Amino acid sequence: MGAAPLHREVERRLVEHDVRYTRGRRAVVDALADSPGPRSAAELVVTMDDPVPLSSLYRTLSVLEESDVVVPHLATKGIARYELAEWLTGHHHHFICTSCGAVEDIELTPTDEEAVDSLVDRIAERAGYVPTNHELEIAGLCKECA
Amino acid sequence: MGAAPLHREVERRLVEHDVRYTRGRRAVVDALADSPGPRSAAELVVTMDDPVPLSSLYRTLSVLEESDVVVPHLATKGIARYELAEWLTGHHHHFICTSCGAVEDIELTPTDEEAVDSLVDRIAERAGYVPTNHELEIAGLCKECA
DNA sequence: CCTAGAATGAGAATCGTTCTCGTTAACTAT
DNA sequence: ATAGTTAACGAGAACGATTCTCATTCTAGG
Repeated sequence: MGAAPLHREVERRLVEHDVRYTRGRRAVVDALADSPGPRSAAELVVTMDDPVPLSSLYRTLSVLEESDVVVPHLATKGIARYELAEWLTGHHHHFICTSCGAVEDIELTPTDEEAVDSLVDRIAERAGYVPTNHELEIAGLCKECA
Repeated sequence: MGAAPLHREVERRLVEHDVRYTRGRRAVVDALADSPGPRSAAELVVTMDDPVPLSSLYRTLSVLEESDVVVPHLATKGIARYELAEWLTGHHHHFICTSCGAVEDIELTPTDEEAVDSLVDRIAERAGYVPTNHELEIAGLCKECA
């Protein structure tokens, strides 16, 4: 999704929730859109053109989360990382490096994603659940740490 | 696994790592074995017969984690919850109910687990990672909430 | 352009977790 | 069993990520 349509979608969603789509919030959405994976507040600050105070950044992330524009990713102990919600970026999975703590997105091939989907459906049906979402998290060593 | 064999297995593992299986560590393992799900440090304290200081409890959990006797579960923002490791309780995945928030273990059939394993290996190899662990989290509605 | 209410920035406060250090308990060899 | 050595423990301080407070600054609507 390009930047303009992204902002249009996000603005529509925020207006629905009676909050403004301000410059600071746009900047956070841009920073997340540029990230190849979930990013913590501290990580976001360094990637942004003009730095935002952490207190504002946390509040912005909280507002965006309430409107389901971003979702928190909590796999790394002690820090919350955020990414744009799936309805904005599409479905993907995560890889977590057990050595350096980096978190990266993993795109599956359509074939693999189909395999995961059917597996999830089968598993959930057998257990009596109604699945609405799923995520495969792979932990291990990233290229740098291997 | 009963309490006695559990303690025997844990002790063997700890001794391999040159750490002692003391009374306090036994108490934490017992508390986790009695828990129907992952427990945070604060939650563990209240369930234990004689309360352990938090500083000791955190150190104990850290020691147990280093020896792979317990693993952290980080689904709740800002709090780490621990459970006994898979080699003690069996490999499982998690289902999270989006309605009531319940977290339940999911056991896969050997066939399905093999399918997940090979899928994980294939995905990780393509991305250049060395996978050591994985978890499939399925979100949706549990039996009660469906 | 004015105004009311929302958003922001700076810093203090909070909360989970980790660190420090003096004390206590657990193995080892006698 | 006892003493000596060293790991483990307890208490509290310290730390880091996040949240809160409140005075100031934007923003949308009139």
